[in-house]
Amino acid sequence: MPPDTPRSTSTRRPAAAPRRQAAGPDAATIHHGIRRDHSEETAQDYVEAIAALIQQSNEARAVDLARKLGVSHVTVVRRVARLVEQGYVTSEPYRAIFLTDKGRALAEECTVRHETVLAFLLAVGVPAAAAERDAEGIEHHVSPETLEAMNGFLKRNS
Amino acid sequence: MPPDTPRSTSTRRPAAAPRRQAAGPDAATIHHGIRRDHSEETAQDYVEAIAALIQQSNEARAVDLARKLGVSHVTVVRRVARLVEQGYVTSEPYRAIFLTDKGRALAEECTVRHETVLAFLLAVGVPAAAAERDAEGIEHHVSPETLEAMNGFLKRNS
DNA sequence: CAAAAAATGTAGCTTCGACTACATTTGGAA
DNA sequence: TTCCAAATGTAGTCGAAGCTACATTTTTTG
Ligand SMILES: [Mn+2]
Ligand SMILES: [Mn+2]
Ligand SMILES: [Mn+2]
Ligand SMILES: [Mn+2]
Repeated sequence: MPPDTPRSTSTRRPAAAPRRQAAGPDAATIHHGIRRDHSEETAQDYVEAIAALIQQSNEARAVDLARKLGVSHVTVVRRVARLVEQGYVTSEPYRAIFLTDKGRALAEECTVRHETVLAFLLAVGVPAAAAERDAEGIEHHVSPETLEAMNGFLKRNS
Repeated sequence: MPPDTPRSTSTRRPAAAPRRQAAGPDAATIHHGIRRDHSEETAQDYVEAIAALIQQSNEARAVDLARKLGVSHVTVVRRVARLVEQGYVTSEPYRAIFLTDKGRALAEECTVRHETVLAFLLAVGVPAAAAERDAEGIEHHVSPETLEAMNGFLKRNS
């Protein structure tokens, strides 16, 4: 039995309007890329945080990571196990967490990018508190091309 | 029995280095904010896509959303059900999806912000394809302050 | 050194977004 | 008007990320 609600005037595929020219990849491909960014985001924030803690204190404890990232220690422990699998960190039971060469390299790359994004936001006039907040999310969506443009801007306005 | 691996030289809380001045919220608060951004991201991309489809075709079908967002139609159907609960869209079985006033308002806001971010990236010299990709992710991490700064930059360099 | 506190580990739960496979409905074409 | 392809719905699975509660180990402290 058909639903008693009035159906829309145009019922089916209503003569798609002519597509405006799309230069880059299509929308679906772009959204796939965003989801990839997000799947890599956690690992990046973890190694960045671990590197910072090691710099500060010579070691990164799970509890420090939990505090810094604002999650429970369980979440940290489980994520760190995956980072071990992925070869970014080493970890022994009841001991601190350390970076592998691969982890150090990723941390270095992410830290540089993070600082570039932050400096760029400040340079275009974003207030410090907002810049620090936004940089933490934006950094994971900055392509090499955009990073290049940000560096260019910083160089021009130095 | 203690593990036979040598323990780290400094065993516990090793005299935390003096904190450099932190103006804004602490790291944990920032990361909470990012996770909030991400929890709102899907709804924003959906209403934006729905609005675009309605503009083009007078209605948004689940299959069109699936194509545009690069996910299966099941993912769309389930997310749309949650958007209905949240009051952003209306949807009858086997019919198209429409925006509520609330949904239209959110879509409008997101579209404007999206276009500002895109225009800004282009204005600072990011190649078009990269700008389009990056804007899709960055848009969700742009605070009102940063949006304001972007608009200021665009106004100054027009 | 023994007890208390802190850190870590483990078990089990929830939500969300993604998927495949299959069932049902709809709308247009034969 | 019947039939078929397309669209939608439904059931069930999975992995990631979050949580609480409780067990175990380590480190600090009395
Ligand atoms: Mn980050
Ligand atoms: Mn993001
Ligand atoms: Mn987006
Ligand atoms: Mn968008």
